[in-house]
Amino acid sequence: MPEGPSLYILKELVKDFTGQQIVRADGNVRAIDPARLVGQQIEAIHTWGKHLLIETPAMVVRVHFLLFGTYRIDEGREGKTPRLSIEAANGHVLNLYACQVREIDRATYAAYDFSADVMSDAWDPKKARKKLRAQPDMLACDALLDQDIFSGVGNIIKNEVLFRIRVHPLSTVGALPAPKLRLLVDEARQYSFDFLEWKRQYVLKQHWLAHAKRICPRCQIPFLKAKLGRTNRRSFYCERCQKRYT
DNA sequence: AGGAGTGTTGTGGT
DNA sequence: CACCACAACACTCC
Repeated sequence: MPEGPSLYILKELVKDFTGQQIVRADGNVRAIDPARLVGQQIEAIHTWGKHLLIETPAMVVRVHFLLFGTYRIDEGREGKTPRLSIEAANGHVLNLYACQVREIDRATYAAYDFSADVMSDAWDPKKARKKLRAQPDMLACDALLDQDIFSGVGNIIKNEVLFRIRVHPLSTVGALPAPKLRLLVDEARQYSFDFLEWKRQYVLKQHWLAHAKRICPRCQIPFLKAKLGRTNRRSFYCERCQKRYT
């Protein structure tokens, strides 16, 4: 579930909840009292990267699906209790499972910077490049996973982007030639929208060129697989095709 | 059956 | 204080 494009799909699916009154809210959530949502009107539902934000007059709820979170709309999962279940006055039901639910304060809500969200209309590649230039020692594999720079990018997108632009995950951001840095930023968004379309068609996995792959599709030599960087996440990469800039 | 993984946060040590 | 390593959380699939 977790990467940005999946949240984008969810945002579309919950459009009908906006403006609705919440007539029931419950679940096994501990961090908030769902009863506080009952009677509230849903003023807006936004996504920011991997966050789902539900705004009501009384509280703003932030949902993060982490690694295992799922959702169902207008149905439940057999034998599973939702973390949070919300029923709207129009009869639609949003069930959220195995996710992290938090209340955020108004100031935090107001401070969300949508120009950092690769899926957002407000996405600002220039700002992203500026943030990258400010951290020249950062590794390319860590940079793509930095949610303050590329909100919504996850490990799959990371691996696919680096393969597409032929950059080794251990390259430092500061060593990338300007056109490569630009490409990194542009492909982070472009691949995210490709991901979105493939996800919609249920053909995402078959389009992976690097992630979880064993052989480089360009030169046929084995991929290297290693947990790299500060983030220590799986990287799949080709030592021949992907240049290491240092 | 055990382990790994589309993710993040908190804690405790150096 | 900065940086780290690691645990915790929670679920499905191989």
